[in-house]
Amino acid sequence: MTRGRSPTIKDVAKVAGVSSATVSYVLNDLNKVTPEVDALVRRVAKELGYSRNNAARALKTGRNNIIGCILPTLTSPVFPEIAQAVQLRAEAHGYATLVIDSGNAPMREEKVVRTLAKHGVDGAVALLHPKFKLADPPIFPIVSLDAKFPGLDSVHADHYAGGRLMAEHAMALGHRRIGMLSGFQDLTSSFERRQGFVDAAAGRVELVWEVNVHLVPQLPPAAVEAIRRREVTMIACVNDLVAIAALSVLKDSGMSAPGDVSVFGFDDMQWASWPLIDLTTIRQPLADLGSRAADLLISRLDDRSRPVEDLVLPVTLVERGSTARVG
Amino acid sequence: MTRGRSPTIKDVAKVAGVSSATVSYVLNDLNKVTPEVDALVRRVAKELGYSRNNAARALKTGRNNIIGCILPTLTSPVFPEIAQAVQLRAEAHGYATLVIDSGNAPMREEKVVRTLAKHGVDGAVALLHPKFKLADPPIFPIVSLDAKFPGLDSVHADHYAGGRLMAEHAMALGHRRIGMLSGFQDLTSSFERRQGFVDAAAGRVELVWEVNVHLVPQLPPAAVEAIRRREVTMIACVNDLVAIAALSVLKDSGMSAPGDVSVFGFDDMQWASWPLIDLTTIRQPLADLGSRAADLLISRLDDRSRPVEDLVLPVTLVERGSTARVG
DNA sequence: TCAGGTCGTTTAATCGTGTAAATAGATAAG
DNA sequence: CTTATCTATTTACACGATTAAACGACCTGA
Repeated sequence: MTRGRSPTIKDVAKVAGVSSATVSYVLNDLNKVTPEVDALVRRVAKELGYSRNNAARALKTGRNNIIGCILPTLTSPVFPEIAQAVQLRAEAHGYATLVIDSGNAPMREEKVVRTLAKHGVDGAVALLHPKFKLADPPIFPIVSLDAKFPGLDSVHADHYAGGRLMAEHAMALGHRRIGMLSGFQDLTSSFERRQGFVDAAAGRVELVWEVNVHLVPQLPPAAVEAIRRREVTMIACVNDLVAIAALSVLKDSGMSAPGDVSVFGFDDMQWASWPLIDLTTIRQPLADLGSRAADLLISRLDDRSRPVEDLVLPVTLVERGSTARVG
Repeated sequence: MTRGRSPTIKDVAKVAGVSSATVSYVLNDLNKVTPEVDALVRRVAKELGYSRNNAARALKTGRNNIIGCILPTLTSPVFPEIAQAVQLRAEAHGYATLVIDSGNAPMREEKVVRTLAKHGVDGAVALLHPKFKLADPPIFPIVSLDAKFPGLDSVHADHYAGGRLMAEHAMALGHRRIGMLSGFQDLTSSFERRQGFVDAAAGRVELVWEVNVHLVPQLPPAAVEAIRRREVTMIACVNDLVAIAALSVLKDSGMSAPGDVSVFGFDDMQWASWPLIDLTTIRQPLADLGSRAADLLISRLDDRSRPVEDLVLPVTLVERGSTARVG
């Protein structure tokens, strides 16, 4: 009985004494057969160790039960958390997940989409650069992560509210002179975080200096100089990675947080809570982000005509040791 | 001409005025056709935007051009670097990569393998717990990462040499009283690292205390107490994550590295070089590990009868600010 | 008793490729 | 000029599943 091949639907049919169509109906839960036959087929299938050939099914139905997950990079503390959640939820729906990093370049994003298409994904969850040009017609449905995207479903944290929250907490701690390490404003989330902060702080806080930085743990010289001028009581950072870079500069310069200056992050990535870092930050629910995006994508796959949906998740303040009251 | 469907091999054949077999031969580079026909077919295929249906090919050939990459978790600084390399190399060979985390539990590993099989991967690169039970016959070829595994191809760093290197450098710096945070010895790499260290240090260094810890950035009470006893001049750690945990404990206890005690890591994960952490460590070539494993897997897919291969990659010392000369 | 309806099952076509075997066309050999 | 030998191309089937349509058995009501 143990042939080289793994058993097919026909093998199951033969052993169970029914037609292959019947087996297919049973295994797809179409409720078209009598309970006895149903039970028989399932028993035989299990006995033979049958497992459906996904390629054949994909060929016939046009659906591969694979989704893609496009992220700027995996070597960052933030994105793997999202990827993990996407994968988990997709698996629960019977989908496998192809995680790909786009290397942070908008041009590569389009190539990555084609790569995914070549491998036959049914759709994808993607953190896209706003300059990304959507193919027309779209090759497959995409759910945009982290920012609204015209024409796409999206899931993202409430960056604007997060920015406001930062400003409000800073003021509650008595800070009036603040320096800002903001991300480049072409990235939607960076823009909104800054906007929220500026709006809430308007007239009540002096933004002494501001430097646009890349979202990596190294700061450009302009930022280093600004920090060393010691003109502010708090540095508000566009995200945790940048905040860590700021902490590093402080240490190198013989200053410390929160003694000499408070440092405020954004994201609450996993390592923000390490005692060595211990960063006050705005938490965005990374895992939720991923699983909601997966849900959205899969419901889109089931109904392509549903109107575009935009899901905004709330952020919260996480107070740790890098900030202190001033005054 | 723009129908809803994407063009098939038959569409190409019709437009080019040849049979579908000819198109197939051309597109698979089988060198069976005249140069003119070859050129014609390629041109038409490009014009129509033809792209091969992977499901159909997989159905016919039994190969899906997908490999799996099984890692204990993605939310760690070490593993994503490996995953990225595997993916990159696999893509170069025309394979997509399904990255899956096994959640650190040997039982889940077997389930994950079945999941991958269900989705039709041709093989996988996997960091396996030694207790992992290989299915017999194996469902698909696996390359073992980080440790030799009976019956499997493998790629791993020279953990033993790394352990020796640690001991030698420690002695060169004058350390004679050392505490050790070793991993649990059922994990091959942890075992070998410790063994290398112990062998090289034998008779010349006093191992004042040793605590087995999990490979996470939190230490058990026994380890915390040991550190606080201040009996040693150096703490040798099984990996960087544990070293960071040790640094945290030092900070909480009002001590610092390397002033009060030196701290030595292993891995050289990305963040070990952050100024806030600045960890002396043994570097294993994570990206190489991934790409060599991918190469090995793919060559195995092409020749199942090749003898099992075991690839050992060299490690190097990276000296940073967490260690100092003593004496 | 028989037409019509219901329900469970089977028959058979199909998805897009790959590839062994058949075929035709050209070339070489006798 | 015929026959054998290649070679470029086509024909035709298989891969394993899904699913519309055909079928047959059973039931119901006039």
